[in-house]
Amino acid sequence: MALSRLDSRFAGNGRREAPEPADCQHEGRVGPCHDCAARQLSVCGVLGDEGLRRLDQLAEHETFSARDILVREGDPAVHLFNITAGAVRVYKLMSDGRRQIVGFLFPGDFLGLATGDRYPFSAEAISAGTACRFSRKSYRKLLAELPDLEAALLERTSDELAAAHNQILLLGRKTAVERLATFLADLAARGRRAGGDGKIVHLPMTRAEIADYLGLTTETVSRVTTRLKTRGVIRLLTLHSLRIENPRELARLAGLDMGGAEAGDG
Amino acid sequence: MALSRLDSRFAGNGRREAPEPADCQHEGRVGPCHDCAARQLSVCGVLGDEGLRRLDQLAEHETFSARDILVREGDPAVHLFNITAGAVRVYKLMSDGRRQIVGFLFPGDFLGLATGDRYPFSAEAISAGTACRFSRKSYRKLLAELPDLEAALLERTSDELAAAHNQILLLGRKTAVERLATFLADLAARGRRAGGDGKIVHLPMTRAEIADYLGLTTETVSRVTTRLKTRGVIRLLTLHSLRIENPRELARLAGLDMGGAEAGDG
DNA sequence: CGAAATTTTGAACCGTTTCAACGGACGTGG
DNA sequence: CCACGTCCGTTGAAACGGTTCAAAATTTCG
Repeated sequence: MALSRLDSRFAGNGRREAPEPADCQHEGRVGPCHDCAARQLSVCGVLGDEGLRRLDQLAEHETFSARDILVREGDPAVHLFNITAGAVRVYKLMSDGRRQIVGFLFPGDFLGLATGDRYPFSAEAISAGTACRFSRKSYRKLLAELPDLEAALLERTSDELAAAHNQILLLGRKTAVERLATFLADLAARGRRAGGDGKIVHLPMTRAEIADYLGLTTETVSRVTTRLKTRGVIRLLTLHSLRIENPRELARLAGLDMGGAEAGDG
Repeated sequence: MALSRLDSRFAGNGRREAPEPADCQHEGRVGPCHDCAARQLSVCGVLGDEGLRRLDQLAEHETFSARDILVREGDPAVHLFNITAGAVRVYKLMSDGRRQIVGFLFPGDFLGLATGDRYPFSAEAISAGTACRFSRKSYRKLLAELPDLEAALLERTSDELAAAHNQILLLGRKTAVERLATFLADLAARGRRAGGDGKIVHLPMTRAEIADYLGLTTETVSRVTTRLKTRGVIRLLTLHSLRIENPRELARLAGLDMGGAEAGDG
């Protein structure tokens, strides 16, 4: 019911307004596949020229359009993706249509990296974009020859696991305001890591998608957004981008543990 | 507030009624550390005698008592544990005392395997038990020499990630009945994997701990348990063990996706 | 055995959901 | 260029599931 465009699989069928991937300028190595393999793995350092070349050979550069389905829950996990442009949502469905989005992917993120024989989730493009696609099989074979790469992936998977635990805390114990505040603070931090100022947050997803990520309803997301706006914590620039006016208050509302002592605001 | 016995750190101070770990009988190799290193990793096959011996040298066998704290959130992640007996809860706290249990550990489970520089959660023993403790540093060094072992750990971490995603679905979208049913079904499946019949489920944790795992309150867990009992789905043997009388109904209540068609009950 | 902790049950309360209606943005076609 | 339909977002009112508060029953443990 909920899945639209089930037929438009992620093949070579994406040909619309796909943004071009940012080039990787590390140490003179430039190009889309160096970009996805090296820079985004944060392993430019550990991979030699030989390793990079091998990775390039395995990669297929693909474009996708909004609503293209990249992987479907239960399908054999044959591919591994590195998103280089656009946004993707990763989700699970219950038989009666209830949906839980387990994560959003942005440039630099992996899809299908740590998984068993079959994908345990589905992934659908939110916007048009690009990705490097690898065969998991050959990728694993390459991994066996590049232990440093494997260690980097283990670390990356650890980060994913920690993020999942944070989401479990959010869904299990936080209020609606805390959830949205956490979400916005996380997006801001991400934007900062990607080189932004951490004040302007872009929201490529719909309110319904935010709701399905935060375990809420569209209406509650809308109401809470309004409340944050009224309190002067955020300011909506458009429906899909906002500015954080009061980062400290946002962090406070997010219930950031702050370790114990510092940042006592009152 | 919520942390009791913060002082009783996990050193050599556990000396009470610790059950002895089950021996590993794989291919004639017997002993506590073979047990934790090899059998529980499910890598008896991939590790040669040499690898097993090396692992043994790294392991310290430890006992713990109920309420001993094994790791604390924010502490440097210097150790890695393999639980060989007893039960452990892994949890995160918010500054105001709200607690979210992110998982329960039973014999065979790892603690601190996939983590960064610092533990992103705390872990406290629910009951007395034993564990193999490794230094993460030397463990990682050994991993570098045993690529098969590293691959096995990556797979294990993938399973953990998939379990976390299931918990996210549970917390984000399931009702109280579905949550408890899912929890019991999971414990039953786990018991089956450990050699049990999958009908008798042991609950070493309190109702409050179940509640903090399922994102509910103690009262709700109690009420829902009563409802399942009244409906004849389960039968309480003691407060901490029960028998699943109607596994099909339990699975239905758990909202098991069942892929799409079969098991249509009505 | 007695005190403390845990579990169960009841009743009132509340945050979020549900249901419903409205408004705005966008794309299509006249 | 505007009319129209659709999708998305916002807002309001009522309903509900789970929480909170309170107290009794049961279990655990010193």
